Amino acid sequence: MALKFYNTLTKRLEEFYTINPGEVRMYTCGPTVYDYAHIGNFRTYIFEDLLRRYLKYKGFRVVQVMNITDVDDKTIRRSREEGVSLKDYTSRYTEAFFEDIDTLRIERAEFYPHATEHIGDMVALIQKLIKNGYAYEVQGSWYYDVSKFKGYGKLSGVKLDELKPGARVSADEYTKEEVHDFALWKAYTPDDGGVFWETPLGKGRPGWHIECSAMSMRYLGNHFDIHTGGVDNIFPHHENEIAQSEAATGEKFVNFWLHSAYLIVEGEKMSKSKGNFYTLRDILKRGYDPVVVRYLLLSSHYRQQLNFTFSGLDAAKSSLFRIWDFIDNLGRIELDLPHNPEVDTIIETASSGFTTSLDDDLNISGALGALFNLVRRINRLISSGSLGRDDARLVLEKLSDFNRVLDIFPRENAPIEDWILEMIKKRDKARKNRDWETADRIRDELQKKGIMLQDTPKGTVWKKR
RNA sequence: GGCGGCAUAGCCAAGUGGUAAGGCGGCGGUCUGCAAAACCGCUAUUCACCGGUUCAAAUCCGGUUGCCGCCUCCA
Repeated sequence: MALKFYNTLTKRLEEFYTINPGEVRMYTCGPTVYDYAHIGNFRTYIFEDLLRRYLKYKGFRVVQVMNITDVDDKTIRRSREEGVSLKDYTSRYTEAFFEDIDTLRIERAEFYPHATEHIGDMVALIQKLIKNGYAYEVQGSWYYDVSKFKGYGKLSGVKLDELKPGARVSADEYTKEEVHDFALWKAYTPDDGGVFWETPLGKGRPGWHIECSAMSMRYLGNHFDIHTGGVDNIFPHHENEIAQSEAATGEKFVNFWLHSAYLIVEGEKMSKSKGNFYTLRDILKRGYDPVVVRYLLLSSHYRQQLNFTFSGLDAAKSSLFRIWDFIDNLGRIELDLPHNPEVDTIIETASSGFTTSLDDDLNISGALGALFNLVRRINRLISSGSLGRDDARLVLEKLSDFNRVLDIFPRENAPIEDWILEMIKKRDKARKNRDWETADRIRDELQKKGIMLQDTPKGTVWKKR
């Protein structure tokens, strides 16, 4: 079955194709490093991680670019408030961003260009737009003349004559000629402090949209395969990127536009004023394993609004334990049995269910369903004693294969703790003496500390729950 | 006002014409010294509501209701 994606540009499910055979070039809108990223941001990054990993799973070579926006109104304002340089300020949150994506097992992109390191590319792009007649200057700032670009609105469906000024912006704040025109280059103002570049366009700093056009084309060429982001980026950001890029090059910019839906928290839009605003760090402080957060964000379809709740996190944790326990149990099998052909059937069914689902616009629910069906069917064989050691290894290999896409195991390695082993030894002695009272007391004590004991034929094992 | 999305069990969530995947939770049972894990059985005659098309609809069409998002820098 062919790989298909829902393309925001055509508003249809489309069979995926690449410009260069076997290679996918993709641009994923990255963070503005003015604060810690929140779980809504990570919902999008996890979707992009799934996309990237699945493309690789399908055998494509992937070149992914994710921008780091390290100059904008917010970064400038906050760094000035703190009295530190823009660079010092943004590098703190850039580092935090990379720590967080590592924590969530988000695979690294090939390139993470910083906006401030590509001012020259942006200036050159703006000059091209000036030359092609798409830009005009007002009081040292340069604006894009939206009326000049015929295709404006093709991504978002926005029609220019229907755009009305939003309540959030008072029109007199702007010197541009039309309310829907947008800044390519912003003239220096005293509010910018020490943040400015002296360029042929004048003294100032870039607008927001231009960086993504400049950096994506710099690393991926004028025309590339996939561009992604959150739905909120469709308009105006991505619409403007298309306008800038295509007006400058005369070529089609991107073939596939993929957008992830919003994340809400406990049924409401996440916002600081509602007190339901969470960074990754806030969640981890509550004692959740990062991979549980990964699983929750991963386990529902990217175009489906995701309701993030703490009871959902608990459910995600239980689901993961089903998989982790399954893996542990497979590793303990020592039966020496001939190959059971039913194992092949189970593996093949799961395998094709996994790829058929993901081929269908990354239908992760179907893929996980295939995985859990395998878990249940193999557990059945384990229960009936008809799964041997070699077959168990085959199953583990298939799980590792799936895990190239999912990356949900192994669990963080819990260090072996001597005091726990001591307690287990004491309990074993009690059990041998059939002193169940002591044995159970020890088990309860450990349980209170989050240590779960399991008595298996091979002895007692423990795990953190 | 314009544009777009969504409504499936207690919760999460697939399924877009052929008779409701999967996970969590719950209940009963098997195993176990007791547990845990696992297994077995049960947990939506029904897919927001009302009409229509069809041999057949959660799936298509029309309408109603409810929720949500975007509309100038928020993933």
